[in-house]
Amino acid sequence: MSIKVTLPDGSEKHFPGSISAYDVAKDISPRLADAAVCAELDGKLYDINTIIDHDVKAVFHTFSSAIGKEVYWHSTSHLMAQAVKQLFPDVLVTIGPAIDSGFYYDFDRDTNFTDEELVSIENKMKELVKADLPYLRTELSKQEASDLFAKMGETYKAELLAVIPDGDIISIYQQGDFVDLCRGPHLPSTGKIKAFKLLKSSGAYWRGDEKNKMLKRIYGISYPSNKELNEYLLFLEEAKKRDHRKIAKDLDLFSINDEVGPGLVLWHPNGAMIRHLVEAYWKEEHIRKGYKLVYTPHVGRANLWETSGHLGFYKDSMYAPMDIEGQDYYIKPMNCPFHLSIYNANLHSYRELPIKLAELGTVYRYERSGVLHGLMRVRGFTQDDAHIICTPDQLNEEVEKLITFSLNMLSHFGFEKFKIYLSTKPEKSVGEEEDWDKATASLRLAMDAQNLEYDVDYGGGAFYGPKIDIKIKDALGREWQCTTIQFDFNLPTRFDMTYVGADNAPHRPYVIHRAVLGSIERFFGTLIEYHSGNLPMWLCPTQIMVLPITDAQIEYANEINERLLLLGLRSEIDKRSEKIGYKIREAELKKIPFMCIVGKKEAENGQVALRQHTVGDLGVMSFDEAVLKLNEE
RNA sequence: GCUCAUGUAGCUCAGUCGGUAGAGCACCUCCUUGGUAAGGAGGAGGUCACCGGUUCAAAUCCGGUCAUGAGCUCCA
Repeated sequence: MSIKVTLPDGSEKHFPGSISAYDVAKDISPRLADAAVCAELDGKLYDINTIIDHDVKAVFHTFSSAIGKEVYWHSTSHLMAQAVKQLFPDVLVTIGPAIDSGFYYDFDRDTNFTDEELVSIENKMKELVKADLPYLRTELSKQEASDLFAKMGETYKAELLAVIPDGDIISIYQQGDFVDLCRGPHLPSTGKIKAFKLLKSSGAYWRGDEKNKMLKRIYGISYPSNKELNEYLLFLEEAKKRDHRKIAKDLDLFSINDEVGPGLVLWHPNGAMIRHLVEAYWKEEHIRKGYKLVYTPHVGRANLWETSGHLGFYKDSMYAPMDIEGQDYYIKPMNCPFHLSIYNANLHSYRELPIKLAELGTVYRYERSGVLHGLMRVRGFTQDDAHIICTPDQLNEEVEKLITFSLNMLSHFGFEKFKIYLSTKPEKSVGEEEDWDKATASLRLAMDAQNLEYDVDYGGGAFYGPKIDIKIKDALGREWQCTTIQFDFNLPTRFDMTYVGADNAPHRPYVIHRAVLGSIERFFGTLIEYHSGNLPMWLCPTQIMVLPITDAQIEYANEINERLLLLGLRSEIDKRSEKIGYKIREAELKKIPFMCIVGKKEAENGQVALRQHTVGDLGVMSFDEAVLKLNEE
């Protein structure tokens, strides 16, 4: 019986009889066989030593593919669990999957793993790699598996088995003395794992539920070569350097003070200037697109929050009310009720729609203490909020405009890579099915019209409407939400919003709730990390530092500084009696884009020596030439 | 909120076995006036996060609180 194997490029390989996937790979190239971590046969993943006994389509995965990495990391997590069990036999194993970068394994143990223990686990892993133990797959019935893990005392595994349907075939993998319940596939043997590092240990709830026991998790990463591992570790180091909390300290941008309160941001002059520039640009662009700016209070009466429904569904994130003359007032967690109240203050005709009300609205939300993180997660923040009130007919056009507007604005700040998510109707929701369909369709339509790639989060929408989220990635590869475009089927009814239609009858408008930057605080943090603190010229609090070489040039330097200021450039002068090298060093460390260095020669000839941050000396030139160069940025 | 770790000068960090506080940078004063990433000398600066306990004696040991960090959980 001959076997036909079809490869991804359409080519076919014929073999006289049953053959292992490994041998097929070897037939293609010995290097592929060596590098292959698993085989995908007719769309299903198998161990590389699986025997092929019928015609199949085969794809071989190496570490370079996402699937390859997953298998590689998953096998490493088993290797780690084996080492842990050998060193600490009383520890119970739970689960240990691959993640976006690396893997983890959760153990039930009373104490946390110390750094020293991580090192000894690593050393044990090295021994097991040297032993080159094969990962052996065995299939058995659920009952057999239950008996096996019960005998081993691995109660968590038994719990996992309990939710698997009775008839299913269970697979276990064994390498050396270590057995784990696992779907697979795995590497052929531990010897394939060339370079690894255990990164950190922390707590994690069993099955991610905080009602359950806190387990001890170890995170790790592995690569087929030391070179790749070291590159990754270097990347982590570099990422640390760009952390917005560190850069903000160096550049004196903001602080969060224990006495003021956690999650509450103090914007220092440098940070405040950048924020001002961001906000000024934001306002200008919104006005240009037909938005109307509004301002609303920071607190509102309980009635308002009853009407909006926030006291019903958002109370956990709101702060306790304050009593004003016997009435409860709440500090706002959102701006919507105010914006909609502005709409309701007047009667509106269909001719006026869409109405777009925009505000940089500062809101306060309760966040659990453990989740606060620099500017990324705070308790008081400013949303670049707007509500678009439109007729159903205007929906498509408005959504399309919004997406273009958002992407343009984000790219103006230098961001290039986005991840877009569409979230659809959750189980519990308000609004008519028909409206949901229509709104969801218009979101899809708007993205398809621009050929945007997006992931769909089925059932991930808010209960009051579907949404589009645009996220940008920070230095550590984490995604942060910026733009959010959300339909609201809830508030128009709650606030009894209407407009007078062409038929002279009242109609219910659609409301789109949207933020482009999301939170100014978070956006600012992401902006800092993305640019490593080297902001584009237009966002720098100080754009030019004028540096006299000796005190004799202070007068001339003053003159240059004044002229730059008059041109609208944010210039400063460093008059201290320090050496020029010292003043340059400081300006470089403060990441100021340009320096105007003036000594005796420049003063005599009415020139300046221009120096650019990270680039270096640009040479001596006339003042006008220098201004020309500054304006190029 | 949970697990673990951490909290010493404005910043980065030392501080041994429990014996009364240290460095570098920054800051102030003086000297130096220089040509593209740190010139020199001197000075000031601390309720060792906070509260309590043990002790003749606590930055150090113990307990609690607060905050920060890495995760978990949750979200802009």
